[in-house]
Amino acid sequence: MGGGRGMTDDSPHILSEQAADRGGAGDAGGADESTAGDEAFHAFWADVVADEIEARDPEDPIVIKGGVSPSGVAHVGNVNEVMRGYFVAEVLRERGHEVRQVFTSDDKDPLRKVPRKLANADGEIVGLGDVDAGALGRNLGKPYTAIPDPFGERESYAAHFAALLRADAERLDVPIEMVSNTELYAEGSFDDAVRTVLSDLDGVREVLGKYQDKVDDEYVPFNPVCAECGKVTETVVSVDVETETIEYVCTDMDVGGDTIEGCGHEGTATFRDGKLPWRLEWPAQWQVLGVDFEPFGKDHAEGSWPSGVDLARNVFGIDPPVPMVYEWFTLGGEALSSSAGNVVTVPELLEVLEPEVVRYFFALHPKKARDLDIERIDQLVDRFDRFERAYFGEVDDEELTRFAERAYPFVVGGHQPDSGGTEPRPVDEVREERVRLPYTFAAVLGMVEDPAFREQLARDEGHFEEDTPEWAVEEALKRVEKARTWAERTNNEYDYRLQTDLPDAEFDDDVAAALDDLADFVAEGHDGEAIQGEMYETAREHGIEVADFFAAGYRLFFDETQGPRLGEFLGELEREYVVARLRREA
RNA sequence: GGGCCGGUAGCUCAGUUAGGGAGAGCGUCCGGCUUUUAACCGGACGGUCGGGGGUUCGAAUCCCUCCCGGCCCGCCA
Repeated sequence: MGGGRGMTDDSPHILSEQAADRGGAGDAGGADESTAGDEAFHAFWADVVADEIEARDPEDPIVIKGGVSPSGVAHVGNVNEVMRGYFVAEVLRERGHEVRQVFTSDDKDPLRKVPRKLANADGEIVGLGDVDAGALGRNLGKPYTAIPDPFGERESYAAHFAALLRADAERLDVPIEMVSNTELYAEGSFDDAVRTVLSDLDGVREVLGKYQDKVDDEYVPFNPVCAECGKVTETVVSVDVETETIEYVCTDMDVGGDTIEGCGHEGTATFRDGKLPWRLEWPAQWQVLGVDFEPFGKDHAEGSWPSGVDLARNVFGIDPPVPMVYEWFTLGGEALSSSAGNVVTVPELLEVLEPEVVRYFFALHPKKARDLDIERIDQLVDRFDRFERAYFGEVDDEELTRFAERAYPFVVGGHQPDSGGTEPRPVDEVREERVRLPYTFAAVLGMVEDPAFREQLARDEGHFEEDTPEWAVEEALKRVEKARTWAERTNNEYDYRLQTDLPDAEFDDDVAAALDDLADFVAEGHDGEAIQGEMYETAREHGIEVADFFAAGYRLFFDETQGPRLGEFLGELEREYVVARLRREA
C-alpha cells in the first residue's frame, strides 16, 4: 500500500535525505520500491519532489494543497506556502499532469486574540486604531468567518484575509483556488470525516494519545459552535452517531493564559455545527480534497505531521500526501513578526522588486534558512540577474547553469492555468534580448525624474545597444522606479534627488568664484567628460580642495555632500538649468 | 532533557546526488578610465567549509561526538 519509502520512513524532510538511505539498510521484507527507483540527480528541488509524487501514481488532477490561518497580516511568509507548491505544480504540469493548487483557509478556527496589526485590501499595514477594532474584541472565540470584516468591505474577517492572500498570489502570477474550511463543514464535505472520528473514539484516542498527553478516555475531538453565543466550544457531553448530534456545554476556554468566557448554553450540534481540532482536521482535509502533495513550514514537521500520518492511515484509511518541509526565512536577520512590526507584505515587496525576482527567491532550495534583507535587496537582484544570464548561457558556472536551465522557465514563465495547466507559457525566445540594468545603477538613474534622461544615461553607460528593441529598453527602465523606491525606503546612499529648486546654501568666496567659472565653461557648451575634467582644473585655479568643490556641486544639485559622478551627470542636464544653478540664480 | 532541520569568505549564496582543484557575486583594498568623488574596467586581499575524532591513498561531502541557532516534543494552528 504505502509504497515507496512511506512504509519505513515517514520523515517529511524529503529534500534533506534525497536517496541517502536507499538500498543500504535493505530492511526486512521486500517493500523495496522499484517504481521510484533511484531517480536521476536533479538540479532543481521541485523535480525531486515531483519524482516522489509520481512514484505514487496519483490520479489527475494532482492536488497540491497549502493552508493558512487568518491572522492580522498576510505577509511574505505566506508566500513560501504559495510558491513552493507552485514550482512543484509547474514541474508536474510540464510532465503532462493536470494539477490543482488549492489553499485552505482555516477560517472556522476561533479568533483567540486581537491582532495588533492588520493589512488593508491594498496590503498596507495599519494599526487597530484605523479600523473597527471593537468588531474584533467583541468576537473573541468565534470563527473567523463569523466575525465582521474590520474594514467593512467583505462579508467577514476571514473573507478579507482570504482575499488578501489570493491577491498576493495573483500579483505573483500564481493561480490558486481558495477553499474555506467553514464552507467545507457547511456543505457537508467533512461529514464523513467527522462520522469516522466520532464513530471510533477509542481508536482515535489511541492513535492521538501517542502524540498528545492530554488525550484521555474522556477526550472528544470535536468542537461545537455554540448556538447561543457563536463561540467555538470545547466541552462535549455526549455523542450520538446515529442521529449525528453532539451535546455540549458552552464553557470557558483557555487561550494562552487568557480566558474566553463561555455563555453556559447547553445545546445540541450537528456534524456541521462545529469543527475537528487541527490534528484531525488536517488529515481530514487530505481525505476530502484528495491531497497528493503538501508543503509546510518546519513548525509542523515534528508535531502534527507524524500524528497526521498515523491518523490518515489508521483512522481515515488513506495514504498521507507527499510532504515537504521548508525552512523559514528571516527578514533583515530577524524572525517575521507582525506584532513586532517586522513584516513586509507582497505589494510592498513588489514596489522594490520585479515579480520574477520574488519568485526566484522562492525557487532557491527550501531547506536553507535564508535572510531576506530589504536593505541589501540589490544583492538578491544581482543574484537573479546572474541566474538569468546563466539560463542564456552567459555565465561560466556549470552548477548555476544547470539550476537555471531547469528553474528559470518557471520563474519567469509557467503554464497557462486557463488551459488546465498543460499549455506552456514558456520563456519567450525574444527574452534573450532583455536588458537588466544593475540594480544599484538603476538607483542612480532614479536620482533624476525625466524618463528620457534616464534612458540617455543608460545609453551613455553602454547598457543599450543600437539594436536593442524598444520593449527591452522600456522594461529595463521599469527597474529604475523599483530601485528609486528602494533608495527612499531604506534612505540609503542612493537616496539622492536632483533638486528642482535652489537649495539653501552658503559658499566661501573662492568656491563661489569657482562655481561661476564652471558655469561659464558649461555655458560654452561642453560634454560631460569635459565638464568633469574642468572641475579639477577650476578647483586648482582657485586654490580650493577638489573635495570641497565637488561637495559644493552636490549641495547645489542634490542638497547633499555626495553623489554620482558629477561632471558627466551635469553634461546630460539641460544646459541653461545647470548654468543658472551653478550661478546660484535658480 | 529528547527529536528534527540548519551552520561554507565581511555580506548573500553555490558546491554535499556519484569522496579527489574550496568557488561565485557583492563589499573592502589597490590600480585604470587625461589629474580621489559611490555608475565602468583590471588586480589583490579574504575561509581551521561550526569544533574535535574516525573511515580512506584522499573528506565541505561518509561515520561518531560536541558546540551554536531555529523548530517540535503542553494548548492552538
